[in-house]
Amino acid sequence: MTLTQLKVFVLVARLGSVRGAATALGVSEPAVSQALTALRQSLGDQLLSRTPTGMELTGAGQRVLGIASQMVHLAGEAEDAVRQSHGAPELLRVVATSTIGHTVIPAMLQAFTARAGNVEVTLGIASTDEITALLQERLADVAFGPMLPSAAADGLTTTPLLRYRLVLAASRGHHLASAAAVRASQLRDAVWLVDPEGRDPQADVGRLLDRLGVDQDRIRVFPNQPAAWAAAADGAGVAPAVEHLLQRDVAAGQLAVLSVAEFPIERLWYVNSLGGERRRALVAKLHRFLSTPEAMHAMHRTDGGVPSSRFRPPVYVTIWS
Amino acid sequence: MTLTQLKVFVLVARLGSVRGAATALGVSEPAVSQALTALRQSLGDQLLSRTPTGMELTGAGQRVLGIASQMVHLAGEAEDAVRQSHGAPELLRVVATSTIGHTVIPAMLQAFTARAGNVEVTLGIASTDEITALLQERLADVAFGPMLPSAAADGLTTTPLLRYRLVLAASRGHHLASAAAVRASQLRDAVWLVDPEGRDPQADVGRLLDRLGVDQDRIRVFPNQPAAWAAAADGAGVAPAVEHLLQRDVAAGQLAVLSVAEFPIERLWYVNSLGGERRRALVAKLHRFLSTPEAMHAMHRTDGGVPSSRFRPPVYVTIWS
DNA sequence: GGGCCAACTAAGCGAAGGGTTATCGCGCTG
DNA sequence: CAGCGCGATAACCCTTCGCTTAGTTGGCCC
Repeated sequence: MTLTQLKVFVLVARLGSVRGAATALGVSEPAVSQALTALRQSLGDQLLSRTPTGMELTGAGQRVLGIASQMVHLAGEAEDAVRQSHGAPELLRVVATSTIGHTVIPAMLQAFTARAGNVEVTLGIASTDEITALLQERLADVAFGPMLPSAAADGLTTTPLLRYRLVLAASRGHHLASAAAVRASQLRDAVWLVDPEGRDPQADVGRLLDRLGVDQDRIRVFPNQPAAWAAAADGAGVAPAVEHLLQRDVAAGQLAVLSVAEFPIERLWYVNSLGGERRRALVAKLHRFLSTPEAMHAMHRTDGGVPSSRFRPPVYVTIWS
Repeated sequence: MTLTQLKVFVLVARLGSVRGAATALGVSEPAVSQALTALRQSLGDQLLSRTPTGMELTGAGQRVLGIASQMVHLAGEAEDAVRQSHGAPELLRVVATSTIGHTVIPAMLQAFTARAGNVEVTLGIASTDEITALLQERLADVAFGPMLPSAAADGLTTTPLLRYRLVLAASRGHHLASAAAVRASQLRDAVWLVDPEGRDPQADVGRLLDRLGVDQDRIRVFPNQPAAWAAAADGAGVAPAVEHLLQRDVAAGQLAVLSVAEFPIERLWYVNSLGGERRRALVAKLHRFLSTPEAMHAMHRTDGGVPSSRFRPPVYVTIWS
């Protein structure tokens, strides 16, 4: 599998014709045809098959096309990256788990870049085990999330960032809302409305669900916490929530905080990065910034909006072996 | 630039040592060193520089590392894809614009897969101009979003899907909430709280902002509409909203719908796909499903949760030339 | 300065990659 | 059936990749 082979494949798929691709590339038609057969051999699939009306993608071909197309694109990006890096701002690559990454982190990073000047920040969303790997492989500089289990063993430095309290919310009409003390068995049988962290067995919410023994069928996952709360307000179930982010909805009477024995659960969010020698100067700068009142203020704002000109949606990161 | 070169680069960066990478790969050390120099030449940057403590990434190196790492990963994915495609479910690749893609589409697709059986669906979020390209390049099978300007010219088939009404919401205490008729100039000076579609000049909300002449500084972008509404409930500004999705918040008294001359704006969401011959059977099946009461019902649910076992966060898609 | 360790460079070699022209196979169409 | 269009294949060539061994450079430490 070669990048040029992939490039050819993408072009043929797009144009639906080998000949067309050949003329587009300015080469002879067998050149294209051979590149294609080479790719076919190395992947072990036909990818494209002849039909009277043109070339048609096989099932595998459809899947590979998306991947190949990304790879071709990334090859271009790599060159751009180098070109733009000369005299470009320093790069800070941040990852975070879902809850914190959608709420307090964007605003904080916004404040940081505004103050640090000439810095470019990227933010990715990942699960906790992915985060460890990303840090170790130097694909990320700083990570925000729960305590990483093997941080010390992996050569990572962990410092507490922010205390938060995890509560359970439900609509005021929900049958558990009026209970003076909700029992564990009632929790196990409830429908749980969670953000992606609920599926992360290392994250606080995921661990909680594990501990309670909640069945997978009773868990419904939403793209973000506010969406889960909205469903909870409809009476669809119970939603774990970060207390200070939930305040408004409670005040408005849409949601009630359940009284459960172990709640509110007090937890901390942490900052993780490579330790000692291997830490970059910019990371140290961010660490210093995090202890300023300005950073604290940004993180306690309950909205997550950032000015239009800087906005890029967070990227979901998937990790590889 | 070669895939093996990239693989070597990633490994060296991760291990911080050429020798280490060489032994890890089971080759001689010059082999690694040369792969690195070749990559350096083709990209025109040092990427990694020697330091007493190991190899250190240059600025460009940092940027390229992330890209290279993805490419290496994708190469593996391509092979997996082929392996798993034999006897695998059919693949339906869906893209949508932000608003609809986070709300009505996931639930609808959920219902579709449940009924169609043996089908795998992927959902991506993209802007309108990206969507056209994705369809044409066969990287997506169906797209949901606003009317595509040049659909017919591009050989795409467009059919109306769902009527919706765009309203403007703000907190009840907002100074525009009590106005009997909000004037255009007042709208221009308001702070706008939007989801990513607000930055898409082809989408309904983006076009609206253009038309009103709202300054970029007055636009704040949130990852999704509910987050923007939450900020609006705080009195941070006005938020465009899809009426039927907003109902609950209005009923709860958190938000008020502003009375503005041109509002509510009636619009349609459309389904787009390649037309005629080039349309896949599975796409036709989806089209038929869309006209069933079941699909309509799924799209009118106001929550966006999907069962845990199936959940994958939507992927943000970026298009390339 | 003399080791020493690590990365880099040089020279050489087999195997792909990527290109060409010429030829074959196969499904349409007149 | 002949002709045509288009993709696959064959035979051949040159370049590059990726690997080896052998030698060079450069910083660190005793």
